[in-house]
Amino acid sequence: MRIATYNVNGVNGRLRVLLRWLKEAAPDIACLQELKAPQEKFPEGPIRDLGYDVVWHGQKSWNGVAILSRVGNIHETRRGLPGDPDDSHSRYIEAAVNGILIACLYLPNGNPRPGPKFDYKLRWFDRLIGHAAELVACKQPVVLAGDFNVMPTELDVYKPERWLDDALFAPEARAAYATLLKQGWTDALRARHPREKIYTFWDYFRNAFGRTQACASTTFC
DNA sequence: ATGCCAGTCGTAGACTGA
Repeated sequence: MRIATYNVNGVNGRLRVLLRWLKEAAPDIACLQELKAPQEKFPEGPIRDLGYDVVWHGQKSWNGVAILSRVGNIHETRRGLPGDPDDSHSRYIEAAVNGILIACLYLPNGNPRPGPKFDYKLRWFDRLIGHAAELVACKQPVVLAGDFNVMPTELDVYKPERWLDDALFAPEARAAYATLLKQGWTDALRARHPREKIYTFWDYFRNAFGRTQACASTTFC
């Protein structure tokens, strides 16, 4: 089964690219982040037309997460992490699909650091760690997929020394990610490429991804 | 440090988030 994750940065602004990607890559399950659309503005029709069942948690302007499946109906198990009833951000949705529990997450960016946004990031990370501990204990197949907004190691970014003050490379954020992994999760990338310099983060300014990949079809083309 | 992204409000482009 192919399970993919994609930060769309605006599900309506990026809809043509999203639909093309779903057709070409044809993931069995896809997790989307940064919908930037209220619940009623999610493009459900075009996605269902491609054969996907879908659940989503929208929000005006910011955030928003969705799970798509073309391998069986989606049974939503949770939206929002436990631990803070006042948290209004749409950043977590979870569902059972074809015998697998899928958690789609959009962890807070946390910049600037220090500041209240960074504090929120660390609190959200702690809540994720708490809930993830329960998921691990379930002893059934579980996938955490999404945008973790963390550079776990110096292998994950071009010139890590430039990011020492950034919330994504902060010691606290990297430690939180390590704590999460130690619960028993398998890092899908590092299980296969433990020592390889593979960027899991690109600066989206200055078309960093497109310039690095020397690729004719980035999301911005 | 800067800022080539998207959405909002509102009808231009400053502001915010990231």
